[in-house]
Amino acid sequence: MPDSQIKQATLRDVADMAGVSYQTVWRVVNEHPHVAVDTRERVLQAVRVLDYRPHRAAQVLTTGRSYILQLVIFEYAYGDPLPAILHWAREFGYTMVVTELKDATSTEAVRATLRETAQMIDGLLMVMPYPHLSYEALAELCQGRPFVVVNTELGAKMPSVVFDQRHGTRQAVEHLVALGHRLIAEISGPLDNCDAQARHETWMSMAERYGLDARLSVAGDFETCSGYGAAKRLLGLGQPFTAVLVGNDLMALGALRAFDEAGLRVPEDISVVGYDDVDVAAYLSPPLTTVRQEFDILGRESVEYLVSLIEDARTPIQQRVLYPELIVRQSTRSLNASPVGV
Amino acid sequence: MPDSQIKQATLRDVADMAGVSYQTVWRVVNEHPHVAVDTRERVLQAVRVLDYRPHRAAQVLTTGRSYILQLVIFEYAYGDPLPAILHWAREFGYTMVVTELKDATSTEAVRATLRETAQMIDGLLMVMPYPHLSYEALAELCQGRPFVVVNTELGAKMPSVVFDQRHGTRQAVEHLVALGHRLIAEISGPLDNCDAQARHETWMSMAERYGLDARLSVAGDFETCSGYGAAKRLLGLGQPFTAVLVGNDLMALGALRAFDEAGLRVPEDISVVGYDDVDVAAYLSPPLTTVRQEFDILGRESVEYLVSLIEDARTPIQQRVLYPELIVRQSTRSLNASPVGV
DNA sequence: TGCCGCATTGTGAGCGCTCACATCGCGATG
DNA sequence: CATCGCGATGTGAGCGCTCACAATGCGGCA
Repeated sequence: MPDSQIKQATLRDVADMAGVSYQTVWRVVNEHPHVAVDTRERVLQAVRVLDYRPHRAAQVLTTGRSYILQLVIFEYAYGDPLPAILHWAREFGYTMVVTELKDATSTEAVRATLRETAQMIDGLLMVMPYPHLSYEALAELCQGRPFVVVNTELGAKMPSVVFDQRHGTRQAVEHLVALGHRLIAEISGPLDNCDAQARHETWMSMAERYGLDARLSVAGDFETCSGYGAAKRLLGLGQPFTAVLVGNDLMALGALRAFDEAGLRVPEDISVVGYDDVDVAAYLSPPLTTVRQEFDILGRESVEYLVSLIEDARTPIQQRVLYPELIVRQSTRSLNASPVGV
Repeated sequence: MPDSQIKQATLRDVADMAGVSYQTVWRVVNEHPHVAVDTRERVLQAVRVLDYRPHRAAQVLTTGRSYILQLVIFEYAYGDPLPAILHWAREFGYTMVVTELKDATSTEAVRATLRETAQMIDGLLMVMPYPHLSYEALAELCQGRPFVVVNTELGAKMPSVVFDQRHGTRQAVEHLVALGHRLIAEISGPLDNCDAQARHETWMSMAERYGLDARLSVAGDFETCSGYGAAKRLLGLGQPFTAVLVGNDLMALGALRAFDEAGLRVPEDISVVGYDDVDVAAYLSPPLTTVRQEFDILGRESVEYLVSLIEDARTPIQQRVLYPELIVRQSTRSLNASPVGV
């Protein structure tokens, strides 16, 4: 490892080389008017030769703008929107700092994390499905820096971009009902998670509307293995059911495994609907009927909104709502087998 | 959105409040000796009241140290080591900037990306399974900043942390051979990827050792759907085989689907071995025999090594090699069915 | 009593960039 | 010909922190 950093050229180095003042160089670099054509040429030449580029830290110090955003990811919400967010941040000219936050429930832990990078960043993107912090609390934690919450409660009065979980779940239940299912079970996600909560509540209200048994519900934690365990518990209840609505695809995958072990076929014996449409969903056996969330669009909207909050003070506080879409594959089928269970 | 950032207290604000010079405050904050006990107390009191914290950008400007690392992720290598790297970076007191790089083959694109953050970061972690850049080329691109390459060729003479793909593949093939398989096919990853390449080469040399047919090999691109397609192609070859070695778990999942559609049972008709041991592997039907790579350890070693390169100039250039482990589940079984194919 | 040493505290310069303002020169105008 | 306007360029201060060095004060020792 060459242990000496290569010394970067500064504004003054360029100025010396071009035989002008550093201010003139600054004007050229920042494309300000009132620079003679030949002067500009000489300066640009020097910039090229010295491979000059402005020192970001110095710019931050003087302007207060860093063109760095921070993505704070809370447990469980991992992974999915990240690639899209990285992509779009770059697209909008921002660098992304990514922070994982295990203990999302401790306000002090959040505060400590945000403090570390506080003066370095222009805004925050919080993937925070735990609706335990009010707008005011978040604003205080973010110390007045703009922020956008990704995936929080529908109707939360804060800058946010969300999927309408109700819409997705409604489609899924109606799909099952249209196929003739009336004994529909649910494997929900962790109910302190607002997505899981919204999906669960919608399922309950749909259950009421269609006269389904709303007690046929167990909770997992969104991980594959919890879906496996939840399906086992569901089977152990001794209640008959012909379809299962699962809180996300990973748990659905675990549930498929549990049904397989129990000698139950999907979709012949049980129809299964997932949520998310993760990459592998289409290649499970059987390919999973699920609710697709377009994370790329979520990512783009989130970054775009945050950037406009940063760059234009008139940007209003709003919630941008995206609508998921039911993708019907082969894990659901019209009811023709007898119910399993007792 | 409150549009005025909350003005941060500076060293001077604290100094004024405590009635000392900014230098004294600096000494207290940076825990230097030679400060009278009562002075220190007054200063700390003021620090607390004003919620002072040093301005990172100013520190970067004066010290040249930012305590920010950059993670550069090239296509395909997505996802897996990221959580561990984020976790350990934080653990070591560093903030992580994450950059995705689509076009890894263009040196100019890499250079442009690295330029953006060049003066802001202390070192780079490159998850770069394309061994197209020499140590010298990388050092030049990184402009003398320390870097560690995660997951490159075994034996590459550069600061790096890698899994021994040969070891993993050897275990997998020997497992199949021990079960009696001699007609073993391969679905490899994309061969410009050094992991895929190493696994493929090892498979070929193992094929030679055990007298297997090394032509029974098709390539995918590590994505689920390509595993599905590759398995179809394999079946279309008309050559009998009793086991498949797959380049990663996602493709194995796709292959399982293809076999299912072709009416072939796993493991009764075909044994399948994956690679990676992703979370869902244990819950597929059947649970997948695979080679586990401990990404958490990879992440920790990478960050730890990079940090020591940054903080201790005497740290030698080395390659840290980790060994993957075969996890036997139910997708492989002793040969007792007749070969499929023609 | 004078001087040294050391603990304690303060000063000044500078990192590289930004920005308000000052200066200079030249052609146009009354 | 004095004056104005404005294009082109330069100066100075300051962002907040770091660090080398200077200054102050007090006890101890010859």
